[in-house]
Amino acid sequence: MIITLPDGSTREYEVGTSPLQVAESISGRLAKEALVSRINGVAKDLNTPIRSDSSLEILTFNDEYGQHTYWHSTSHLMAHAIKELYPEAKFGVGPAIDNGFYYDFDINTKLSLEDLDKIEKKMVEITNRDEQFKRSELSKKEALALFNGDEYKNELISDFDEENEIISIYGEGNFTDLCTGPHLPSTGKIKYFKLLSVSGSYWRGDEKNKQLQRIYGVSFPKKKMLEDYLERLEEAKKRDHRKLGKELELFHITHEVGAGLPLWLPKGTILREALENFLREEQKKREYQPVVTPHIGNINLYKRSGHYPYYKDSQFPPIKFEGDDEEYLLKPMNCPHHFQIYSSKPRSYRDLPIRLAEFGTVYRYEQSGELNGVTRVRSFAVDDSHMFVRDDQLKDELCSVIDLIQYVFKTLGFEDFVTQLSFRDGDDEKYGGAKELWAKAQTEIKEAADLMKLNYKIEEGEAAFYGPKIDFMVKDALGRKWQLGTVQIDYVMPERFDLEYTGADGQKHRPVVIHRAPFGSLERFIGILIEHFGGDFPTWLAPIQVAIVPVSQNFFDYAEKIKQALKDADIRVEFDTRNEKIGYKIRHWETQKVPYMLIVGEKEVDSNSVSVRRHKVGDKGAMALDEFIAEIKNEISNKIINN
RNA sequence: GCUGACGUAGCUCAGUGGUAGAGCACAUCCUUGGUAAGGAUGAGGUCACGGGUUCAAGUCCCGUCGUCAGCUCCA
Repeated sequence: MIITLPDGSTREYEVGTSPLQVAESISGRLAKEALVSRINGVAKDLNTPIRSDSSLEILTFNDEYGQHTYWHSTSHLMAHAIKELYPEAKFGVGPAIDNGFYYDFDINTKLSLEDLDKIEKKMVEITNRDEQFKRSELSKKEALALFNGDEYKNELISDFDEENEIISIYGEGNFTDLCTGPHLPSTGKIKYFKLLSVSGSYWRGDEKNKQLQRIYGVSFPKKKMLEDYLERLEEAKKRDHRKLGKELELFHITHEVGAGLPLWLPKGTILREALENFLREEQKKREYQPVVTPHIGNINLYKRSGHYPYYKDSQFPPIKFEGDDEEYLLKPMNCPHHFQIYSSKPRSYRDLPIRLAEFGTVYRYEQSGELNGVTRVRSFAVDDSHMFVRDDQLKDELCSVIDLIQYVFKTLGFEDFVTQLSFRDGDDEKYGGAKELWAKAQTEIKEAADLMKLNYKIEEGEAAFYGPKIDFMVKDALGRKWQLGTVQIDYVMPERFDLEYTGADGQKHRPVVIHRAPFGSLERFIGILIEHFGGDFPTWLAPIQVAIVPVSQNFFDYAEKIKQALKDADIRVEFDTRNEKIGYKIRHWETQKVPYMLIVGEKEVDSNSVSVRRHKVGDKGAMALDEFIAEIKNEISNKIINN
């Protein structure tokens, strides 16, 4: 038979030759590194006999799928070790994920971090036995019999469609697991691994089900790769916004105020206002109208919108005064207030689009386990706008909103965000409004996304209850995905709030509402921004832009003059008058990640100059003060990112 | 909300039943210096909070609050 390799070359082998044997015939090294193969594009074990002319890929750890298989097999190895240590163990699922693998299981012992060492040691023992992963296929009936007594596997097997799916199991030594495969040839292939964390997870992701235990881990064929990976994890922790937020004095969270209720410190507020002003300027150019609305509102507004009944559990309870029949709600979103502004006078088709914008603080009672630094909180400001548009304006307006969000992200250096179109999922009752309007909205959103060349993924079932949306997602330092910007089309609220305008025909018409927020939540956006820059903010955002460091107290007068000049030029400056040596002060301002230090001593006084030191770069030499001011002003006004 | 871990000085952390510690930061003094830590002295604690066991609790047990990882949720 003829085997075609990825480079297009062909080789002839006897029928029944396995991918591993092919690899051996090509090179010893390839055979050693081979993990799994693709025969005619289908992933197969290395020992699968090939029966006819085929194309063949031999995959190593350099291939994504090779890594995937490596991690998947490691998860089986871990399950095997758990089964040997805890014979009562029953197993859920154990897939490979982006960076490693996990396995869910049910055992009588509550595992702690120390137990992971024990499991790791058992895994080493099993890899030393170098047992082969052996595949076999069986009928549904046989499979049910084999996993008799394991309700999780039984449930998985029962879901199999025997007509179209093959049920397979993999065994290594005395451990057998239900699995579609493929796997590595043997446990000995798995060299270096680390179990990272243990936690709970609901069976099949449903909180009504029993909670299993889950162990996450990662593995590599070379020791250096594991070490590098663990080092990257450590590096990532240094970027953690909760750590940097404290070190750089940006925000403070204390249970004395309340969980998830961040306090913005002076330096964090400078950063926050810089972002707000940036967006305000952009919105002014794009003809948005700023508005301001209260932090609470009559509960009827939210009953009418449908938010109150739908999200009752994640809202702070209503506020009620004795002797007053009215109930008020801390506003969980800004839309109803903005709708009232729209309705405050009759609107003509000539007025549309109307774009009302507000940095509106909203309050949501997020589940305690969900709170996370400043990225998931109970009080946050949305850079909200509600845009009231005619049908014929919708697509243009969507495009202009996407353009704004792209501009914001680009200015802040977010290059690798992903976009998700969230559509409805069938007939679920939770969705409000007519189905035809949904279909129309989804089409419009997709057309706008295509026009604006967004690289998107469509997620069915992720829509808001009132309409489909586009979400802009960015990953944090630890690889967790967060939604930042969002654009949502809404035909439902205009109905519920009876919004209208008078058309050219003199008749009443309904506007369409677009909800949009480029940052999403200011709190979350800043959290991600901190991690994105690792605290080394571009100068226009840096809370302190310049630190003046005199060489000794003899030069304080000159330093004071420099400080005044910078303040006059509207630059955020600190003058370090502490009684310390210069090296000490430089270290301090470096750790504070201040973009520029100006060192002034005898030389500078004599030549009427400043010595410039750039954060993370070092001494840039002396220059005239005016020259420095011109350069930094340019850097600030152009929002230059030079990290 | 669930499972597990954790909570000691402003920060990072040591302290496994017997008189609360270190480094950094802070204050005072000496020192007046040239690109990442000069020296001395000092102040700083309801060991998260509440209860219990014990002659004795930072330490053991229970509860509450909070933090962290993951799950679930996310207008």
